[in-house]
Amino acid sequence: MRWDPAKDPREVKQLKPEIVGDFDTRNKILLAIRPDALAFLESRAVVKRLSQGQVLYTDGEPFTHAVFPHEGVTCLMAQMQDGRSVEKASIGNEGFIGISFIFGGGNSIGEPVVQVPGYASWISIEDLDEAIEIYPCVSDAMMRYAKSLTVQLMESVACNSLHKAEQRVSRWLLHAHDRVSSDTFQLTQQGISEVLGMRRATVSSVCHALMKEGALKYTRGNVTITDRRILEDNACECYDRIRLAFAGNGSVKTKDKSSPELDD
Amino acid sequence: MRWDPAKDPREVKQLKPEIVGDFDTRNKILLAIRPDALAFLESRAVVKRLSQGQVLYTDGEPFTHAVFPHEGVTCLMAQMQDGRSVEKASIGNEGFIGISFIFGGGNSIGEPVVQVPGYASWISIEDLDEAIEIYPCVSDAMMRYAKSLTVQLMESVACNSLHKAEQRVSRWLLHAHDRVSSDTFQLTQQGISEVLGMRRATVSSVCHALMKEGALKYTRGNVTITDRRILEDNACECYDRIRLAFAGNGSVKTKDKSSPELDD
DNA sequence: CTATATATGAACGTTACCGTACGTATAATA
DNA sequence: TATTATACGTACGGTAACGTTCATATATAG
Repeated sequence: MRWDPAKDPREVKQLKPEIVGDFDTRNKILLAIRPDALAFLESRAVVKRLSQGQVLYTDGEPFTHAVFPHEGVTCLMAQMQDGRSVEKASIGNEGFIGISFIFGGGNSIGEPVVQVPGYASWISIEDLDEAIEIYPCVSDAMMRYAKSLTVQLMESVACNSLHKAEQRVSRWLLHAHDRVSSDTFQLTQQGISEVLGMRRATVSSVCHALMKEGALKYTRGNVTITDRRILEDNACECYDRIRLAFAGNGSVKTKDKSSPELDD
Repeated sequence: MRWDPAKDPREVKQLKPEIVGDFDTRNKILLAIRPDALAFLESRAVVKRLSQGQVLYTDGEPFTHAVFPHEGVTCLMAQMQDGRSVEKASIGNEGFIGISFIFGGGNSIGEPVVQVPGYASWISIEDLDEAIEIYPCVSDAMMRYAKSLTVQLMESVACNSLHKAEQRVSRWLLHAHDRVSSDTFQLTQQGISEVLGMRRATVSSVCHALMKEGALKYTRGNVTITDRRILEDNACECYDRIRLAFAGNGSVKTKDKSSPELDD
């Protein structure tokens, strides 16, 4: 019996991460690497729930694991001095949490907070180092993600400078929708307002308009995307650009020198 | 006789890049690598002026050179469908233009446009590849920059969500000041308004307020920073965070395996 | 079943910034 | 020197989003 976030309304309260027994591998980095590399990583990975509000680790802290989400949305939050916090980047099954692993730095960047629940594979940096030693395709795939994350970040910088609340909310919902397996997922308007740095009242107003247009339904912490196209019409071009950057990752065939014993 | 941008008011019109004969190496990546690696790169580099308004290359275009600024500010611009453009990232002597070199992709990200004139070393990707083969410290230094660029981008995402025009203008001016050698540099209010995605009228109003406070002087395309501290008081915390990220780069001593014949 | 906490809707005046337009001073050009 | 272009100052009404507060509906807990 597979875990379905839409059928688990109590998930929100289970802040203590729990190990997920049976699951689908949906993380695109893991799906892009060679089967033997995937088998290696899966043998070392621990799959845990991502519970809404869960803080994976704090900014600047030395991190011990990279986290590869299969489902859900985790946001790297910036903590401002006045107490406000806002999203720096959002991560789903297209990527992984712990980007500074790529850069060789020991400290995390940003504070990852789960906004839409799901589940993820935790892999220790020791295991990852070992995997990369054997399977270069692993670091290749992570590096490709680093590039698309850079595109996401740049696009977000521009988007946050120019675009309006409704466009940005629509964009965020579309990204979230891409990162879950169901049209319905757990997400409060409060959550959206916090990641986008706007008032809940503004989000409420935007969502109300989107509901009237038929793009979505909202019921106490659960959104249902009823018409993506309407959402896409309301979103800015930034959505497509970021999606395009992520889309390139899985498909790009890497000239793989992995697994020497399997090399041609 | 060294070239001084503050003494060359006609520079703005010389859109055709010109080779700079005598210059100081101010680029922090180049200054951070081993002397022999620097000597190698300098033997291959071509030093050209960065002229205000110059477009180094266009978004998505295969790029042939990485550009290491010694002086000036170059912005990666996003071109929106409605014709507006806005900054995704700004680059000075702390980094280089052509970040996707790091990621192994052949295409550039964003359209680099010179906002504050200066000069830079152009190094072909072939020469860079060769250098990295011999001197790992080169890729180490570039990778460290990639990390701090990521920090810059994330901080900018958050900043653009939350902070006001005056804070953002102050922050941008401080970054620019860090990237030039003089307190006076060429920069129009129009230029600021375009990179920050706000009206020139808004920039004008902000600058007028900053002038009244004594932070700067403005005279037809030339800014003079007269009191950094006032500017820092008006800027948001994002300035310090980004500066800190860049500051770490030059000083971090890399466990260098470069240049085998010189290894200990 | 009742009480409490949570999520959303809706309203108020306020503020920051917008789009636009026009005037003015300085620099470049003829 | 006269003319044009550029950079900046300023002003107008308009609007998007702000901070705040209160009401309402639904879920959870006792």
